[in-house]
Amino acid sequence: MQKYSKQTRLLLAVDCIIFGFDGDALKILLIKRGFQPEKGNWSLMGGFVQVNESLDQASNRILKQLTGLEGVYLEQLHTFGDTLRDPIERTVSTAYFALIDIHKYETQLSNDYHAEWFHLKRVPKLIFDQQEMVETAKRRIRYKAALHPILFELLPSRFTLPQLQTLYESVFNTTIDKRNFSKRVLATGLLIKLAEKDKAGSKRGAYYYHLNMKNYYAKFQAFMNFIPNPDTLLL
Amino acid sequence: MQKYSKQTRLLLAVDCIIFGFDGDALKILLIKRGFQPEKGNWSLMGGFVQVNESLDQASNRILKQLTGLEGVYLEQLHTFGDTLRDPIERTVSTAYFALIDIHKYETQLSNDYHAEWFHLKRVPKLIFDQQEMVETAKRRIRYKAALHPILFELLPSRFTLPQLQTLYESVFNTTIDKRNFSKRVLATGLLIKLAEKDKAGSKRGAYYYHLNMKNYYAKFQAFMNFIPNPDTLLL
DNA sequence: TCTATTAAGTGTAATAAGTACACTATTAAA
DNA sequence: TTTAATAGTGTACTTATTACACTTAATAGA
Repeated sequence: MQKYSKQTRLLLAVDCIIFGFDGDALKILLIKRGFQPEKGNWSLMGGFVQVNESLDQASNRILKQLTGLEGVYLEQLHTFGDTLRDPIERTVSTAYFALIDIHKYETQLSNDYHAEWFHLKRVPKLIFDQQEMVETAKRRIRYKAALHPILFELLPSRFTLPQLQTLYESVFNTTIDKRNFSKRVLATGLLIKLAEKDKAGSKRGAYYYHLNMKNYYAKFQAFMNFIPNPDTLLL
Repeated sequence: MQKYSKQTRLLLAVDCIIFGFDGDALKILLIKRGFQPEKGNWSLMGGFVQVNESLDQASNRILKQLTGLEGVYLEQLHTFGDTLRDPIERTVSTAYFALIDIHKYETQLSNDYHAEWFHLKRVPKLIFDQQEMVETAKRRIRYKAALHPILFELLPSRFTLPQLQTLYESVFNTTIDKRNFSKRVLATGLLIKLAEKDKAGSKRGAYYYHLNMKNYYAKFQAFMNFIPNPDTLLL
């Protein structure tokens, strides 16, 4: 059969909001845009969707291009389709957000893009409507992390309870009583305690844990709500 | 400046999953597709995104075209971008879901499309990947309704507690104790009791309520969780 | 080797939220 | 006036959440 005639075809892009956790705060990875318009300005990593790849394939390609990583947590966020969002030509962009273990990120790859990690509270001015994409992604990661154990994706495979608690406190911008925190986290049955300790953070050392993957997948949908005040839930 | 050269432009469509509640069960509105391919088969209402309209505008246009309704609850669901989802030509489609008061829906408008309401458990075979779109929308409406008071969008502005309870029971496919239900719903402060009763459903009649809009907007983000078993949460 | 320092680890009581459960009230129709 | 059908309401129990402080382990430095 023929193609659909009389319809306008548009450019379709994907943009990736890449989150990492440095042990202290949530960060996102930005690049210096390499072509016009807005060449040299801070931007999300993105690219045009090719004719022979799906959106998921395009976002995975772009994530790998920047970080060298494959098989990481990557979820479609929202599609931004305002007519004037790109001043050059009508371009619709599907934003994805990724959660990566910041230590697996390969610096040498992204040197080509002059990539840098930015603290979420110190994100520079971004091109087009990417500021809005980042805000949407921040709301989404909080929302989802309040209900599902996605934040483990930001940690190495072995982590300590204090590390995990710092991560939750950082994402929800709050403090949590450590007795209540460990009680609830351990009650999920998602964590397995290891014999070894992490001695980096303290003299005494904190026990390493890793995920019980079976329970992790089984309980992914029903986790817990850590947010002290549900009014902070947005979107 | 020039356009982006060397990039392939694609067709972009929107498809609408339109939910209604007939007092007994959740339903979705489908049309008989009017053009090839798949002409005459059951389909979601959709259309191509025009060059001078945003995605939100396109979905509102398509919703109005079928139902005559404007200003109703319409939310972007997901963008479906598999390369072969449309056999004629690569088309990426952004799905939206709408929640409408089924009684406001104008039948005469949609007669052109031979539209019909289908019970969610009796949805016919749909074209392309629209079955997946509907499944995604079903999961999303449950997920969101468990946390936010969106189901009021499916009811007329005046409704009774038994009607509201039937709606929740229908969406979550469960039964709820009516004492506990009314306790929780009324505790939200979202409902205002009216003097008048609905005599249609019973001899005694049930009091009408309507939304306290101020509290509705204020508490939209923090509502309640009606789902008896959170394991049923999907997405 | 003794002491000081630092973060890790642990339990209980009080409060709040959620769940289970059954009878009375109202009204229309027979 | 009796019957039938749905609306409306309260309490006891269980579970979940919150608030809160001391001890332990291990290293570093005296």
